[in-house]
Amino acid sequence: MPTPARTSLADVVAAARSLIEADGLEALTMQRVAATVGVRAPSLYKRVRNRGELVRLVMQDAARELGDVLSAAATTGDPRRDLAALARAVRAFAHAHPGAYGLLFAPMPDAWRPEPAALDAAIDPLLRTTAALAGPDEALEAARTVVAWAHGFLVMELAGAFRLGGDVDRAYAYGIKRLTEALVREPSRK
Amino acid sequence: MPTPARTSLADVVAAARSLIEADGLEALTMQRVAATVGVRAPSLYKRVRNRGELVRLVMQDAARELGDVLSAAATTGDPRRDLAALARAVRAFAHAHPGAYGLLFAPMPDAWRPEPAALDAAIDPLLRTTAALAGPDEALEAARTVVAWAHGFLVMELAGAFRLGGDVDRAYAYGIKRLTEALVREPSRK
DNA sequence: ACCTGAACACCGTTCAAGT
DNA sequence: ACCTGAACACCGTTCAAGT
Repeated sequence: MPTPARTSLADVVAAARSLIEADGLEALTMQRVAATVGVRAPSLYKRVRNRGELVRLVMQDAARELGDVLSAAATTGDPRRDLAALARAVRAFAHAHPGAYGLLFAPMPDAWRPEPAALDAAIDPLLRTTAALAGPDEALEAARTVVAWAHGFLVMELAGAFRLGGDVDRAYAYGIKRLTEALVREPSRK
Repeated sequence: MPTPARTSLADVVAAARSLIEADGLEALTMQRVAATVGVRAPSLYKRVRNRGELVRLVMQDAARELGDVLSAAATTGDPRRDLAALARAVRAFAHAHPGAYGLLFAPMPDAWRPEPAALDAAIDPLLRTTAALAGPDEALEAARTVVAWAHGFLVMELAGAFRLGGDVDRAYAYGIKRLTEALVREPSRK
């Protein structure tokens, strides 16, 4: 006689994400997730193969949400303004969801990496903006340069690496400005 | 009656680091470290307060080693050449010790962050080079821009984020070149 | 002074048994 | 079809007892 489901995959992922956000990745335990959704730990294995898959699902959830944010941020059609808007949007996302953001390119056991497509989709608006800025031939390299800078900056900021003096906001704005200048395809360059 | 020490803090840290390098942070367990150095797990607490402190010691060990590598890399006195050499040196270090490198700015429970001084020392050669490149007023912002770019690039590379096509070496060289151009203080800028 | 086994609370995961 | 308690192997950590 079937018993009705007492939770759902979406509930489980949301519970896992809130645990990560509150206390970091090591706080995401099967037992705590189970308690949060009102079930015992073994039942989670009806929704998820193992803890690793659950971490990956949280990662993908965050990547999808970041993609939505970025798509909504690049709207002016002016690549310089769009690039600055994208950079500010990803930083706002990282500040709002530091736990989830810190997962995005975290060192992971090879087994449970996210589908590459998940992150690629999130980054797509940035790829289009840098293509407009640097030209199609260098679009990929330019996008990787910008993504690497922004991600490195945010990882370091979240890790507290900038605690010693200086104005972090100013350093971020400086990076945006200089990178934008650097990527613009000059009409004539020796 | 005192018994002679059967291991040492240096041994313990080295064992921990080799476990991380081989199988990632979650493979660093007190029991495995103990087995590696030929002792039982409770004995480790004579050398180290807890697992967190051991992780921090591995991090600091890696930071010190990276500092040595960077100090040896910036030698020409030409800031453009030195910056390129520093960027190549940090990438070589990350490839040689991906586990240790991945720890450097990893999201950590606030309790056991490294002493800020440890990482600052490692980055000092880069700060001096960017100061020469961008001028003293913007040295800090310039250094943060370069460190953020390099670190973000390497984190993403190690996480396998660049698996889909493109020439990763070329993207790194592109980043070095464009960042160098971007940071140079133009004699006259509107 | 260092090392150990035993103990405790907690993990992830499997599985037979319940409904 | 989903949920559960019991079980297993593993964790980090403490502590009294050994030398």
